[in-house]
Amino acid sequence: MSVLGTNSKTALTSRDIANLSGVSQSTVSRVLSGHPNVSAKTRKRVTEVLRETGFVPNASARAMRTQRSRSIGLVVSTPVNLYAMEVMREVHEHVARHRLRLSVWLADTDGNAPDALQALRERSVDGLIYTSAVDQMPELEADISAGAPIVLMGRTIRGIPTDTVAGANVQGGRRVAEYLLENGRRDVALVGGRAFSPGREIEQGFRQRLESLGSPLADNRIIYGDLSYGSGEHALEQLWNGKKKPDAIFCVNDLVAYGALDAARKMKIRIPEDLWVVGYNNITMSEWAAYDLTTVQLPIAPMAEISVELLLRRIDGEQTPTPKRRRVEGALLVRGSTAHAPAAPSTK
Amino acid sequence: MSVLGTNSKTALTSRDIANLSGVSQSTVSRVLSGHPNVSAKTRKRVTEVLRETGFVPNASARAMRTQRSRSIGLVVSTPVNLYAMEVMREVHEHVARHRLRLSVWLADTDGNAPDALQALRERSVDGLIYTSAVDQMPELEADISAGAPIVLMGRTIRGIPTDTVAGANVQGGRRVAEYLLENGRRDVALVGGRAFSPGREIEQGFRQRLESLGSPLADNRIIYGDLSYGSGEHALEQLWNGKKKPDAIFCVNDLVAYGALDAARKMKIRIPEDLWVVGYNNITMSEWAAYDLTTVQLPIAPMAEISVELLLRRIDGEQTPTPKRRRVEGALLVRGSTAHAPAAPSTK
DNA sequence: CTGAAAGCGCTTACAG
DNA sequence: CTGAAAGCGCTTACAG
Repeated sequence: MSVLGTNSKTALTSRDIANLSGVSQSTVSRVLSGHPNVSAKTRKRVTEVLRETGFVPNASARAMRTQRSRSIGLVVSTPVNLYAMEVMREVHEHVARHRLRLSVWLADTDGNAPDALQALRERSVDGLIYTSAVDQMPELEADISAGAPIVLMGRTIRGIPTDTVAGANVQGGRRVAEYLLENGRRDVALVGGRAFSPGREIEQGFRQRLESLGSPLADNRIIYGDLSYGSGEHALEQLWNGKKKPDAIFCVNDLVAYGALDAARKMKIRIPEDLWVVGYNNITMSEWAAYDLTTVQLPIAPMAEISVELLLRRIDGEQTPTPKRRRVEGALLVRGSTAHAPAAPSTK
Repeated sequence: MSVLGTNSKTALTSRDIANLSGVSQSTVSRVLSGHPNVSAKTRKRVTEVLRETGFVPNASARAMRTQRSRSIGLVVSTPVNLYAMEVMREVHEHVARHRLRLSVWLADTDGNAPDALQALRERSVDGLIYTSAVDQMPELEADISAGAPIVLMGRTIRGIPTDTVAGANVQGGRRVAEYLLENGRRDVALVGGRAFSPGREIEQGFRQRLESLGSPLADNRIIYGDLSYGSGEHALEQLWNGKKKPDAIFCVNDLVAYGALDAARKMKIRIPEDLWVVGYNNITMSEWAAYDLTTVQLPIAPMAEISVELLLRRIDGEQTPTPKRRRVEGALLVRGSTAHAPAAPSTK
């Protein structure tokens, strides 16, 4: 079964198969690739030898000839990030469907992953999906401008001409503003982050809609952080230290909301009686009873699918005058962190 | 800066650099690899051209010549798995330290990842770290027996001669048994899983120690599941439906414990007053106030480091008569899910 | 110290 | 339908 031999030293080549089958190496290659110009009889004989030996062609040799590694890279951000895990799962699925391999780089805290760009340059991967880009990444921008096959997923960079697949975040922020005001919230706060594009977009939609509904967000009702769990804890403590407490907090991602909810738990703030909390992304844990978080769904599966499709087209050399920018909408899911009784109980 | 040219069509080769520098292609190669046989003057001239052009050598060509892809593969299991994310982070770090790339495969629910083995056979990766192996994986076992460079991390397979790096699970199970009995628990239950080796080992240590302390585990005090969040919920409900309730539940991983804790939350069972819950692994979330879970630490960082080291040695052809089997110990961390007051409050 | 040359293992025109 | 040959872009003896 295994082709690795007793010692990894004995790897077969297509020439060995040729000798064993009594045909030329070219013919073996044709059989392997399913090329039509092979007689049924020859094909059968070679196929038999292939099966017996368990031969597997060498990927580097193929890559060198074809100029394709059949591998793509994914850059995800680093900390305990359940969002990243779900992104990986979905991207992996679509990549595997195209019979490609997936290499992964964990970006540093600034969202940077120079090794991934290096791998692209040395042709170890055919393209990259970036899920952690921030503004001001000169290296990345230079490669993109030079036509490198890179897709941004869930992130945008101002003024950079790449294909982008992201959530409809402005709209998501708007939707939350409407929901909170329509349900009687009078003093809402935002826990955001300016370093990442989704954070900025959500904030924009949220602010605009609050304003248009006549309840503009006061300056002391916005707290910016690094979008970590700890930043959510910290934001809640800070808001609760003021003399007037907000009656709702909107966190621009679920992880931050968990931090806020856990801080509330420690401070004996009752959810949702004393305070409503809303998140963004709807990662799996948000459904769990510990958080039971009202949140805006970020449809990762379709985003992953579209990202892979766009990337493959770029790799195949499709030239588009203007980069494609797709936005994927998600619904607001109401759960126990805002409704007085859970509106969407876990029915698992 | 970018070497990708305007159109990805213009990738330079070392021959181009040779022409631009007025030396042979061999010399360019020597400069790139830092070979000593290059005069200072020549080296300087070539280095300058290299810098100006931003040349990056082609990885496939190098791999073909050197028979090394400089890439290793990691197989992790699929569902919402924070453990997997932490494993990835640590392995990625050590892999990057050795200037290697990391390819990732998400295994199916049975822990299988045929694509990873295929990548190894076609030499796309130099070796694999498996974190999701179960017994009965004929393909994997065949390749291992044939000498393929594969390390099992956090898993063992009976009778298979590979390097293995795992937690000291029998000991961990023992430790929990002692802790519970020494702290007055009289009726403890185990939520386990037989499909995975850590589950079996933890169970073994736990049972043995309970027995040696005079409180053997009754048959109706063991519930087996698939080690998912849902299996924890389900186990708790089942245990609580009996006429006599246990006063402590030991879950063989943290994710299962979260399920149990959330089921308890819904059923208004007070933790720890009515029930103690203990987990295993100590993933990041276990420290969060929502769960505040007493658990046995699984030291992923050292496990990842050792796994990478062992794998690289195997790849470098080190022949060991007997496979190396390392066990890494972790401490029991007492938190609020068992102590009446948290013994180790989050001091963040 | 330097260059010409072989060769890693494939794919793919080209000739028959 | 089949084979001999070129060539992908490197590394590394080998000869000088």
